[in-house]
Amino acid sequence: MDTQQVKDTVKQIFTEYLNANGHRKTPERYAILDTIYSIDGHFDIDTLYSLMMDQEKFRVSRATLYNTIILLMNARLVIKHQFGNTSQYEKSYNRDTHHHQICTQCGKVTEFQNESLQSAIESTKLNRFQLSHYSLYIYGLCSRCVRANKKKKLNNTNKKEK
Amino acid sequence: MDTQQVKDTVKQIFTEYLNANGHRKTPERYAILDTIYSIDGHFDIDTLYSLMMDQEKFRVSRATLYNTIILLMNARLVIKHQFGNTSQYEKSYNRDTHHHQICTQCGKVTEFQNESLQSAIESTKLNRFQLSHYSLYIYGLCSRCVRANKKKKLNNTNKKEK
DNA sequence: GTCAGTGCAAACTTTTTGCAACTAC
DNA sequence: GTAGTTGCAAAAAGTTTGCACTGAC
Repeated sequence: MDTQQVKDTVKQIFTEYLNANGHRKTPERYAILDTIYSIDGHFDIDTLYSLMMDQEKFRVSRATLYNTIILLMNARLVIKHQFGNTSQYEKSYNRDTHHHQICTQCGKVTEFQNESLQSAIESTKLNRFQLSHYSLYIYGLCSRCVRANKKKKLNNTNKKEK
Repeated sequence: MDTQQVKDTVKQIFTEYLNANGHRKTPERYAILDTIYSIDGHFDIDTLYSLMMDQEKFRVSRATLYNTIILLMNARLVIKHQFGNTSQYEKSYNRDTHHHQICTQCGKVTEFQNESLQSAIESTKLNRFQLSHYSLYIYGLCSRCVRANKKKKLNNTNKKEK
């Protein structure tokens, strides 16, 4: 499915959601949805705000972004993550299930896929709980930071020896 | 292992960590560690602060709580979660691995254990990444909210019919 | 004695809220 | 026309920071 097709589909899903819940179909809401579905990977409100300001896109306020993103989460078109200090969001329609590796040192977030892990999670029997979605965050050190630390350690040892 | 034994052990681990990293062994730090290891489940900074104020425990400032909790995370004695708006923490030494169910409606967080899920995650081959710990958050509706929604829906239908 | 650590208050950041103006229905 | 939405600015909430003082080493 190409980007335009996805955009059309999510627009339709959103319209249905808005109708079903008695919300208005404002141009702001569609502009926000469109912008979000143009972004690959994670974004925070500030990034989204800048993106919409910069481009000749619709101009919206931060308050509207916060309001709309709640609707989009309810419509299951966006999911929210909370790495670091800011809330991060990502589109969720037509995206492959993926997990997140987060470097505890530099904060870098990498996505990865793993089908057996995915099916293990999805087949878990939950006790009186209606699953909607899930997030797996794996914390540790990315290869870059591991290397940096080794180098640092080496330098410290050398200093002591002097 | 009983609580006092755990407290003694983590105190020792923390002491080693502080020594190894050239940090001072202040009474505030030990009082914070002790309080945290008296708490079952999650807590946020504010709760921890109140706990330490109320009890005849050591009185510390919020700034010190934030500072110390970073040290405790580095010493692998505390882990951080970010459900909702506030950062949540929990002790991590001598705690069984568990996962989190989060109700998207009422925000209630429940822990559950599942060994096959745990081993599936732990046996995952990671690409150039040194695993330290992980968090699995499962979002959905708790039984209470499912029931509440059904009731609400029923009421709405009745209203429309009138 | 020195400097890391602490408490306090101010600053900063992110998110929420109140309200007047606007507009989808 | 009217009530849901928007934008703006103010407020709130959580966390970080600057600085003088304290106390661990």
